[in-house]
Amino acid sequence: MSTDESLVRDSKLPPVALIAGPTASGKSDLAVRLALAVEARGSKGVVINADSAQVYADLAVLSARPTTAEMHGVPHRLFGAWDGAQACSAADWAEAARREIAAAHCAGEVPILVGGTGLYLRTLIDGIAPIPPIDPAVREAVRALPVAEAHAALAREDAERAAVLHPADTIRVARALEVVRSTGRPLAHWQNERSGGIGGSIALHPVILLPNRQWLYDRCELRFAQMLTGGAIEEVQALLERRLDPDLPVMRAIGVPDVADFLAGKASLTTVQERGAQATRNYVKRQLTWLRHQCPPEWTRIESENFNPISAFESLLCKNALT
RNA sequence: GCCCGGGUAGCUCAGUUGGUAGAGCACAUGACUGAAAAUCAUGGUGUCGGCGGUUCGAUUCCGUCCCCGGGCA
Repeated sequence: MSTDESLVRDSKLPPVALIAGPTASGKSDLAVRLALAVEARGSKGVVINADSAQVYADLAVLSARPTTAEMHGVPHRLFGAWDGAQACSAADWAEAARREIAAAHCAGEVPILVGGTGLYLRTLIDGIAPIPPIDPAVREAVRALPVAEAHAALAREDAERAAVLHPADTIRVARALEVVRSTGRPLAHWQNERSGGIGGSIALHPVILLPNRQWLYDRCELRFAQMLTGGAIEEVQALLERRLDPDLPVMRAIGVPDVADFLAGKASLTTVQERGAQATRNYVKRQLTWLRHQCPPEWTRIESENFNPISAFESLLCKNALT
């Protein structure tokens, strides 16, 4: 028996499985196989989405959300749960995930988190600074500023944060500025504290998928081509008809701006394919960097492309069999 | 065959009034506290088409050859 396993057994904490991996790593399929394995042992598994794009109802094809057939009868939660008009933040998702996990545990089911959004997972497990909602007027004003101006303003209003951030980092500069202006306190004040993390109250069984880079890149290429012939164009067409704010996360998802260019006659299908596949590859690289360095070193890392999901979750299935 | 334009980084191209070169993208590496499929940082890319000539020195000037466009026959 491994140390890991005895810890889990002694803790008596409810189990949560986690499959983290980059785009195109085959993690959704693995989640379903794990759920079926849990089922075969007399319990039940529930797959919970931890991907920032699969969360949106408007993006089924372009976010590679699992189809009903691919779900194999296993319940899936937080897939397409947000309307595209509504931006889902890391804290929003974490709150919903906490509810889903609690509900699963109440029903005696094993929650299986799957996703590639590192910040979402970190927020769920470690919590996040308890920053109050930002005044929409402040947010709008701050986001309208050119970065250089925003950074200059930040240097006056929160010099500590301004010194740390790169002047060209639009997102973070805007975030820091809206926080001081809306709450009256600098970001560091809030970041001294983290709240909402459930890491201490669950028995986490994490597995990180880190397949070969070239193998992933090839799959990105193929996957985007299949999206284009598999309904992505129609999906973006419908999305455009909603006339949403182009700054919303749905509108910036990989492929959306490119397909929109095609629909507007500004790009050929070949160009769209090249740009979409390229954007996916760039994204995969960022995910790999996050997963490798930001996840706790004790999390299981799997670098092979073909592996047995049952063996990767031996400790979980073993514990599960005991309950 | 003749005329014109071009051959510089993996790609698209700048540039050097002669002192062996650079930007974007790609690629690699990394950061990441409420937009994260976001945002940002760092890094090397190289027979400057070949061969001769002039020169202390040629990717740059001259000659010649090859290749790619376009035009004329």
